[in-house]
Amino acid sequence: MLEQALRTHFGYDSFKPGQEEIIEALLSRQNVLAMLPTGTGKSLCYQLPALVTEGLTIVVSPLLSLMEDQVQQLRSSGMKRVASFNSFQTREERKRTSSLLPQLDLLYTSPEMLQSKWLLERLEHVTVAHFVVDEAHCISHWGHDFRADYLRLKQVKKQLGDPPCLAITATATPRVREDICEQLDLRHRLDVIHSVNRSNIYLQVEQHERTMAKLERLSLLVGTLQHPGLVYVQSRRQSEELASRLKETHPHLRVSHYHGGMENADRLLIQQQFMADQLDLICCTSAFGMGLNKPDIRFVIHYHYSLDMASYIQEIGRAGRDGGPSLALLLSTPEDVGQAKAMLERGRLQASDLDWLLAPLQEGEALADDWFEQRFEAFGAGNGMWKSIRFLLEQLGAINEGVVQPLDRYALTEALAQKLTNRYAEREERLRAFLSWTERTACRREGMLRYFNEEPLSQHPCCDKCGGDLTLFQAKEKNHRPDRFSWQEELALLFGEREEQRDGGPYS
DNA sequence: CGAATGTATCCTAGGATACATTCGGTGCACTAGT
Repeated sequence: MLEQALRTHFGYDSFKPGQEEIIEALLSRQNVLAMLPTGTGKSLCYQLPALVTEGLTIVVSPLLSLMEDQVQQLRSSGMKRVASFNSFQTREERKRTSSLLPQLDLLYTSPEMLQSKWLLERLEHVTVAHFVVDEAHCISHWGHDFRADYLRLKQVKKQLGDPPCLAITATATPRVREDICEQLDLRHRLDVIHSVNRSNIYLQVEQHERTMAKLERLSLLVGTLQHPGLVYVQSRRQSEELASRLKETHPHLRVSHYHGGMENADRLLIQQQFMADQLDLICCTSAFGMGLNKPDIRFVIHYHYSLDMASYIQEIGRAGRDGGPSLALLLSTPEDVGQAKAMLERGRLQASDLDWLLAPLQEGEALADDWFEQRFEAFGAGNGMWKSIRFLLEQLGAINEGVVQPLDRYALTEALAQKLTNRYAEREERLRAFLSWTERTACRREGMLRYFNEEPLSQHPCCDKCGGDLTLFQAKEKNHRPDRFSWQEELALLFGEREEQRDGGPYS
């Protein structure tokens, strides 16, 4: 019966590993925590149930671009009872969508939008069949820092009658999985956890003495490796500078940059050019890549340290979706350690800062919606930190329905400082663990898998510690056919002459 | 931690130098005036 639906709605004959299990659990009204490797059809796990069940499936997605992509994709394949609800749409469009709710199968929206009373009231009059959190690791990675509305999803879910919930992601450490379940209150659930290992990605770390040497190494690699590829850097400015530098030194390469400070239109353009094979290389910050579904990325180079193993795996996991041999390389210098640590320190609040920030709170005062935002701006702390503090204060009972409760100021600051201290300590521990992985003398894959509580496995080629050679990834054979060759055969094929220089093309 | 920017000081006056300060990533939603 499920296969029938799979065939009629999606045109596939059989399920990929994990899919059927997840779908059956959802249909029997069970909660599910799922970790499936990228490219194994995660979205089908909730799209199919949404189509065969009465009621609305709500999908919480972290990025507007992802929502719009998915909706467009579904619509173009004939599924019309699908919509998104976010700030991308006009007020009128949103009104229209809300009036159509009872007839919809799928609604994509953001955690922030689900805080809108207006929307919630309308959702309460609809039968919600499933509550889905896509890219669920964001709950843990972003929820505690600058998107606190991720932590309010538990309440939203409850308000919607506690429908069966699916939290799905490609990469979550055991600790993050625990956090996801806690934040979504996922009890009595099925866990479908597949390995994070990507056997076609070769792992290497190189320590260089000086920045100059690191840059020269990068330049050399970029000129010889098979494309397309990504270079992850620490800052926005660096992504721009590095891109323009590489453009100069490698005029035949089509290079661009990408970061969160760019105009939406530019970001979209770069992403589309990359997808359409009009770019060979993108120098980017961590803003680039989520939801990116390009199958043939051949290398991901880190020009700085990631702040934790999970982020690193997310980023390198964008390589080799086609199963073809791909390279994950981290280039570092001793001074990069300090910069990574500084990144964590940034915006760290001390007890005295909390004293200042909370000083004006008066018992019984009804706070304006933007009170925290204003206060944090006056303090000089940008982005969404205020959301996190406000959330914690609500949790501690200091604020209820926007009204300041009777408070023991000293005890409150203490409790808050303690929570923040714990959070900072966790982040430091995650960075420490990642740094020690980069300094490993034994197999890197083994270290990575152990971090995910997985049993190590041996494979060849594996990583620089197991003996390997980057010449294997040098450009030459253009038409590799991953479906027809094993990993070993591919590598054998890769041995040979370099790819000819190609013509320039349209690039920014 | 280190790179970039800002400020003070030198003293035939604007350009060099030294020291101090700031900043560095990830996204949603929204305003108000056209």
